[in-house]
Amino acid sequence: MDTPDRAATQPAASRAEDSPVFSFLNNLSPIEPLKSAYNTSSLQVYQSINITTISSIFTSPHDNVHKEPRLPKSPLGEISENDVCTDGPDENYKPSKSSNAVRLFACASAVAQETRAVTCSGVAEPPAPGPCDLSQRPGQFDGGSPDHNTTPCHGVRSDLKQDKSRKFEAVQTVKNTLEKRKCLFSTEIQLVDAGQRVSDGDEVLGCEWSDLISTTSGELLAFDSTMDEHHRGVHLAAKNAESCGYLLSRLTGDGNISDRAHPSASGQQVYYQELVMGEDQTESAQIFQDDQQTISPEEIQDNIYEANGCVPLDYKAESQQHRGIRRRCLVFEAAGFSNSAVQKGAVEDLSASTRKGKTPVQIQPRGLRGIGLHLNALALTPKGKMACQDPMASALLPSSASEKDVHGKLLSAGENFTNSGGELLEFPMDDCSTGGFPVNDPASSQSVSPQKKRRKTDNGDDGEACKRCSCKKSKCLKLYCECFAAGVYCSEPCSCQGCMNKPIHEETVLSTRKQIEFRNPLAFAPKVIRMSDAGPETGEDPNNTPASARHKRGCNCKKSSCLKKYCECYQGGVGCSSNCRCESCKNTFGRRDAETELTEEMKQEGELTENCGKEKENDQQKANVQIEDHPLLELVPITPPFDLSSCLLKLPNFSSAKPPRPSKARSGNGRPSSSKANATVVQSCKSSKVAGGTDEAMPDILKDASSPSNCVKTTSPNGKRVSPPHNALNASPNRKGGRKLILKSIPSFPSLTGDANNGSAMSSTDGAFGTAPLALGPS
DNA sequence: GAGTTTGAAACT
DNA sequence: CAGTTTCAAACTC
Repeated sequence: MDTPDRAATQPAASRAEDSPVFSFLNNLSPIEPLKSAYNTSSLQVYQSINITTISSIFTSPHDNVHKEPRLPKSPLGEISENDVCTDGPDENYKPSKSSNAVRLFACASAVAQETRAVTCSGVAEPPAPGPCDLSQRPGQFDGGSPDHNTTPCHGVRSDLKQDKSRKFEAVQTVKNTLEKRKCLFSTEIQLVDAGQRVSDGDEVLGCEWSDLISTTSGELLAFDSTMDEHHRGVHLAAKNAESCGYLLSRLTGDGNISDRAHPSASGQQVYYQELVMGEDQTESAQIFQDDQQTISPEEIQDNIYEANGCVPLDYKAESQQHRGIRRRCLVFEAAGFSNSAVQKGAVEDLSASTRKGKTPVQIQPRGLRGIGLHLNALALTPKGKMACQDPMASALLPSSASEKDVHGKLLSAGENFTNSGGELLEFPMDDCSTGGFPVNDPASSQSVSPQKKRRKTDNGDDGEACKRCSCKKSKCLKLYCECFAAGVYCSEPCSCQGCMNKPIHEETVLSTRKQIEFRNPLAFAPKVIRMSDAGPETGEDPNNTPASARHKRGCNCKKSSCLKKYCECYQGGVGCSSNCRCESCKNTFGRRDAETELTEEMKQEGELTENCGKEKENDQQKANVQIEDHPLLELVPITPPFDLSSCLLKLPNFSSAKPPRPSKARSGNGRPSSSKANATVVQSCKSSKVAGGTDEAMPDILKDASSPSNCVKTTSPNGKRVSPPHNALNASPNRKGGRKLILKSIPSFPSLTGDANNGSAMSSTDGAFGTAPLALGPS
């Protein structure tokens, strides 16, 4: 470069200060310092440039790239993503990214000029061509991690710097984590932002990347020297978190910048937090240390990979150091959370409560990872999954939320959800993880942390509770993916390939989520409406609606008769609703109301009456049997279909007095009289549409059901069926038993707060947790 | 464990 | 908006 020469020349020039040449040199002089620094080492240069450390940022993009390909999911046996994903596009990303990173680095170093410094420093200056080979080669970047990289970069750019100062505060990380979660799932964030920024991105990217890289490496080193380990660890963790989180936050648009600083942390860290929270905060520190050692290889690797990926080739020699740092970061992240946990608590009462609840359980690093967040309960799966979810759901209901509830809140993913209840929607943690968690049973939970690890596995063993996705082509970024649909990151139990649903790819996940939500606001709403939702009596419905949304959507079963898990309604342990478009519905949990059916029934009644009685009995028996079989039911009294519950709520008498008959009767076979009565009742209760008068009495939920749109702005998917509420009947299958169960659950509904205790109690109890299925309510 | 069925999600 | 395709879970063997 010219600078060296200049350096040499300058002295001479200085001597001849007067000479015009000297003046010229002077002008140039400013560059020299940089140059010198640059020469010493690229790292130093970066430091000198000193963009605030934004290691996280740097990491995130890289992470994405490397991570997928390289990252082994879990030491436990998860296959490394690379292995799995080999076919995935991810692989391609790696090289490109790395190259990109390298490029960036190179550019940064090479350029190391004013412009760069300026751009990096925070202003999003259009990168000069120089820095930006990148800009010139947008393709590469994109190729690496198409969406992620670009968006993140944007976010990173200016904000990161600002955040740096803040990073120092570990506490903030905690807040960030919370926000992150919100961010992660928040639908509010709009892709548009990302898109817009993206446009800027290419150029920016180049700069940012360089910045990131430089900062990362520099900071990491710097931290080591300057900060004590603990602090350092936190700091680093924060950075990491920030990288992703920040971007995410940006996307989401929530969170203050300060908060945003740590967003990434929230995403990834969330898991940690939960774990941590589970334990005492005080303990957390120790735990973290332990964690460092114990931390699951996956996480470590992930982090490492990120670091590696980020690190320029030149730096690779130092990579080891970075790795070490990274590890710490990971550990510390967790620790940071733990520390921050307190603050979090401040931030969210819920979080605090949850912690306590969790405290009993020891968290181990692995457990953390495994714990994925199920933002949405995997509600659907009746089996273990349901149970897991449910717990969360239960928690959601009561404001009083037990500790569990708190967790749930913490977990709450989407803002939408939060909105829904007024309270955050809680998303069950991973089926396994969460289920296992603190909530499960304190006693068991208390079991050593190792158990936690087991939990996942155990759950899986237990049943499919922990079972996760096995996506191959969707990269776990579509609703096809249970994990993604549930708002949870894929974890060990998953057997997915090319998974992008990981904290590392937080950005991508969020952006994808946004897109999907944009298309269908209710896409991530719980499939099944929870009791709590039913609770609407309180009138909260409007907010909750989202949850019910899916259910509202209803199934479209044709061959399964709504008697198999193919049917979402059945899977959720809920009766079909008017929104359902199913054919030959035999949902034992309740039939879709369908005015049409009613009409049909009306017609058929005469004929069927006789048969109906028999059939009904059969159906009931059948339903009962099925119900018994149904995992959810078994575990816990199922929450009646929201409709039903609502009806019950409104019409306690009805429930108590007459057990609703099995829905079947209604469906076609219907028993005439009873079916009619039920139908009428249902209508009254459920569909305001049918009976306007009923509206008053009708629980909000019902209303919601009728108008899903209320809660969610989204278009009403429901639209399809107008048919009145049939569900009320639905509950019937169990009828008596069902009602009883419902009644139990119901209590909780009525008073979100007061009942919460009930719910919490349930949740708190192991069984409760397991039973969580109640959660059905998840919806 | 592999293959088929099923229905939701995504796409056109 | 409807029809078709794609996808992964559920199911069967």
